Amino acid sequence: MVNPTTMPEQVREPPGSVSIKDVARIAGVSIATVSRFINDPERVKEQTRTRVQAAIAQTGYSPNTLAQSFRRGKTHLIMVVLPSVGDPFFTGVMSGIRSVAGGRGYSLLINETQFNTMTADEIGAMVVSRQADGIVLLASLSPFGNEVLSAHSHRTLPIVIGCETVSPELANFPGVHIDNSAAAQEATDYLLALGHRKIAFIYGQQQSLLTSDREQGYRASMHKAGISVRESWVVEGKLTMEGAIAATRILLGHADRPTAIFCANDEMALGCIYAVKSAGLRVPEDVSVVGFDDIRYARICDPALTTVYQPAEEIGEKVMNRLLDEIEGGRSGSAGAEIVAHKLVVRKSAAPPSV
Amino acid sequence: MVNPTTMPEQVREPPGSVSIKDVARIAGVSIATVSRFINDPERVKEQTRTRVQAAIAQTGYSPNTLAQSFRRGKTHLIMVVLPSVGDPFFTGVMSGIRSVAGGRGYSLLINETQFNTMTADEIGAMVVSRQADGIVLLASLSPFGNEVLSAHSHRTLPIVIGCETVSPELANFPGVHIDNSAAAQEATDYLLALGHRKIAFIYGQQQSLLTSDREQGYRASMHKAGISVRESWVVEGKLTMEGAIAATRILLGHADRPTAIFCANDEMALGCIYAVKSAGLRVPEDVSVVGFDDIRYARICDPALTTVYQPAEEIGEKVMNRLLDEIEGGRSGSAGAEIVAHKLVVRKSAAPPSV
DNA sequence: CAAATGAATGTAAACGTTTACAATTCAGAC
DNA sequence: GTCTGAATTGTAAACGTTTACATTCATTTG
Repeated sequence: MVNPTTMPEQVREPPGSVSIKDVARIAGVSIATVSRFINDPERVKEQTRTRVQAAIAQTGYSPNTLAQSFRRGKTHLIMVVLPSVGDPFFTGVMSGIRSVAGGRGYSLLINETQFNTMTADEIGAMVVSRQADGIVLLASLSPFGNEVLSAHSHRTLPIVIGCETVSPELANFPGVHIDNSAAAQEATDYLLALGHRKIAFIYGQQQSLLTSDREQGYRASMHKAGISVRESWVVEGKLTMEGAIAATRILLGHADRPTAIFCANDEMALGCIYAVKSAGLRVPEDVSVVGFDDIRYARICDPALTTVYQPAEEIGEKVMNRLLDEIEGGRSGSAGAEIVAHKLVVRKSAAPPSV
Repeated sequence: MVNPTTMPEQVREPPGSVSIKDVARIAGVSIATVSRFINDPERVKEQTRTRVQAAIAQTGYSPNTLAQSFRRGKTHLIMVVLPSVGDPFFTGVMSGIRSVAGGRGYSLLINETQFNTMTADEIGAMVVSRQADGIVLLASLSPFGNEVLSAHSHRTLPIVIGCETVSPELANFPGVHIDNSAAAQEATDYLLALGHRKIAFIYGQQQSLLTSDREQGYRASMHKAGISVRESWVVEGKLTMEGAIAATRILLGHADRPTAIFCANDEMALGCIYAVKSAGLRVPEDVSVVGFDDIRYARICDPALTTVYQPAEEIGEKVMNRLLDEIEGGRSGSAGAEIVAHKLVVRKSAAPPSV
């Protein structure tokens, strides 16, 4: 429904090519007034407001975000670093992160590390190029990265670590995670209580602090039970399904094969179950499998996976709140890691050994 | 190993607080020279080069990315819009996207729509706030969004659509995807060839063009076979596992239940298989299930899922190459959708009906 | 009515780069 | 030594905002 008035043609410039100056000229005010209108409309007189409003509508003006961020030194963007888009575990964490970020006026950028642990340089680059106001780190740090973090990053660009544990010397770095070691211990205790003695462990990556914490919990539990861990039962699964399938085949190849396999995450547990079944064995009758994370597929896999639940959404929320508090509340960032509660979720993939 | 020289203390400023001016002053050159050193070192004399280099090292200077982007009007950032981080389907697509983006000097920003179809306003905001040089759209558009896209977006901010099909009137919008309709038809044909007649379909969302294409393929196949589709056999699964579980329960509740269920994606197929099993029925003996996408879990689920393979990585690569060609090659963006090859992957979740 | 107040607006500098243009230096040719 | 041209460097404007400060204007107060 075009209205055939005698008004001058409203040739809307392509967005981006019209600046605050054009609006000011058309509205017959100074650019300062337009700026004020945009940032706090109450501060301009009713009458002017409508003129500016009209000019904006006519030109299709929208402020250049780049210029704004540059001038203000603030982007209202938070960078979230995670190993891989496509990892179901992060669905929940991201949901928590996103909800508080949105609520507090921030947008999210997501950056994948593709399973590479982050290097010092990579973190340095982010720290220094102020493309974001803060960083949420959900990915592993290389041991070297830690130095950088402690040395200079935290002073300049707010960072909070989620899920991942951190090397001891960084113990009071801001972070939110479960007690991975205790949780792994609990899971192992559960297998022991079922009567297992030959319990294997598939860890993630050599350098990953996260899964080494879990490994440590496994070892502690075994030790407490007076069982010495055979080193051939501790295998790398690379945090991937394929890695875990290969690892499981190795484990099942042993003359004296384990009766239970504890995987450092669910992704690997899924692969592990598959490998056990393809070897013609049954889960849990022949081999029990326990995972870690409680991703959404854990519930529907067959048999349903016994695993450790992490309050992913809660972690996301807490991480983001801490980060934004630090960003907005000046230098007063709270230190130290906050531990949230985990929970062993008993389903069907683990049972007493049949022997 | 600190070297106790008599050199002046190297008090490195916190990064971000030191600008090109400081470097210039210390090196005894003009800021233009420093700028040139950064962007094209060959253009400054050997001797000056070392002085500037030293000054940069001493101050720990790193250019302010915000200022650079602002000045150059280019961010070297590509925004990727996808429905949800944590969706395994995007692992492959992102991998393709990332590899070509990285190779051509661009970084990625990822933005989730959380299953909301994108509205006109949201796209408009991205188009206008030049925080990225281009957009890869892997998420659904609302029908309304389409208008905006065609009307003004494409002219100003390069956009390429991946995976998703697009409404007919936008047929020549740049995009890369498989022929969803043909693929769905093929999958349905396969079920028909197995002898199924009562084939149900679980679609994604009402508005989603992607799954309505697949639905159309399903209907076409049924029609061709002379079977009229019972409307009660076409159910919404919301693209989620939970949605599909609920949908499947409805389907199985019918007096005359289907012997096969075709799901518009694997995520739903996984939920569907779970629901069939929990109802005490067997897959594929009692109910065949076919999915779509061939996510990595399709291979390891039990029974292994028969599904349609999409060349995810290839799609990612092609999308990104087209986008960057458009960004860099001026206005010469190629038009129209490029169709890539799909493939029906026959595994174990579909078999002839037992009746 | 003058002065004082406060609201509304305008002026201009600043943010950290890049880059067109001008200026300088340098090497070689005469 | 002068001239030429190329190589190198410097000067200063520009990008689109925000914001401290100055100015104007209308209103109230004495």
